[in-house]
Amino acid sequence: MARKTGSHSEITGPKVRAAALNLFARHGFAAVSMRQIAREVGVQAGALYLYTKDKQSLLFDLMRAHMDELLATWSARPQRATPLEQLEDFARFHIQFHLDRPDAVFIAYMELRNLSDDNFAAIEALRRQYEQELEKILEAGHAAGVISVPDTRLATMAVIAMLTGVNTWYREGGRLSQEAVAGIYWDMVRGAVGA
Amino acid sequence: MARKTGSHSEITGPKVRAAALNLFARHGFAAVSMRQIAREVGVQAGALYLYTKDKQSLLFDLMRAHMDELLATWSARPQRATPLEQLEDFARFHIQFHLDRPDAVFIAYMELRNLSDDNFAAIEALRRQYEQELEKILEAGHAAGVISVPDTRLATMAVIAMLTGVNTWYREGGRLSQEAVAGIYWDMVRGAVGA
DNA sequence: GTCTATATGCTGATAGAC
DNA sequence: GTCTATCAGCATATAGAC
Repeated sequence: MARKTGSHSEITGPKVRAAALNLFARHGFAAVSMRQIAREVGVQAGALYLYTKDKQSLLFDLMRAHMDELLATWSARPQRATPLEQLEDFARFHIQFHLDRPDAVFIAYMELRNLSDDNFAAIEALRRQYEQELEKILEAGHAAGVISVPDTRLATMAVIAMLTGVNTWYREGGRLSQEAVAGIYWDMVRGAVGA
Repeated sequence: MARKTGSHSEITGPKVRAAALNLFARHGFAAVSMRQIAREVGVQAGALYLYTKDKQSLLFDLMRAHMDELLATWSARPQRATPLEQLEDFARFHIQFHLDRPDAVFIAYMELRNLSDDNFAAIEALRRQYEQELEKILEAGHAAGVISVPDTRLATMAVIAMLTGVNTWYREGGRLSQEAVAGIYWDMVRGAVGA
């Protein structure tokens, strides 16, 4: 039987992270107080410290969880055979994954400067790892002669920036579905890398 | 003769804006205190209010000045004849202008949520105006049959995101000059819009 | 034009009662 | 597990001396 009061660590913990994610995305890490988070969760400020060491850890945990999920979800996908198929999969996956998590994406990009040095290095390493998933595909495509880019590193950064940019303007219920947007962007990616 | 002490409004005002620009870019608007800005300038915190109404106005003035300069500089350039030439000019201009002002660009993208509602609307209108400069070019190219995009609005957003992304990785003194980077990105833009 | 002094309120984090 | 009470410090902004 679930208790009505008393032990709530299994439910309050996730609620704290969800509230922090939402508030950090809306107002920015530095502008959000622990009291605001507590109010959103429905507990007193002091109670938050049962679920997080401090405010910095709260931010870091959110960002690491996001990057871990990004890498794990990509790696778990079935991999198609040719570099061009893999590039298409990457483009569609990137757009869908990022549109599904606008708050986490926003935080992952905007709050890097609010991480401590150690935490920043850890997140940057994960981001690097993700970029290299795309760079590997572009290099394979280049070696196979099916794409044509003067610089795979620059092409990697250009493609990721272009795809992530969808998050800045896409709104649910607009004139285009996620799939339609992904299709159009895949066309533009293919053109950009000369495929 | 210039006075050594006393009236400094012509020099202190710009120094306040320069210090705020630098600190906001490094730490974020919400994380920077008026005392920090004052320390950087070399005055007491109270003296800042001779040069700005409040902290919000300081942020807004920086962002509006940046957007005004962006639009004015683009408009002042000699305009070439064909849509493809104009698109190349836009790509090269965008990269150069943004790489020359990393702090202002960073603030213009990251601190939108810290603007009051009215100030946000004003900055968004200027941003819209700049996007439409590119959209006009893409529409002209589409009408002339020299580019091929399924959706000019999406292509506009994709190209701008791709070009602005250079600011996230470019470092002075790296392996590529600004001109080399601009050349490579122009190739990718051309490919993305099917030119 | 710049200073000191101050108002009013919020900050992150901890201690200890229940 | 959550609460109240509290610490020590910093926030923005203003008033008034010089």
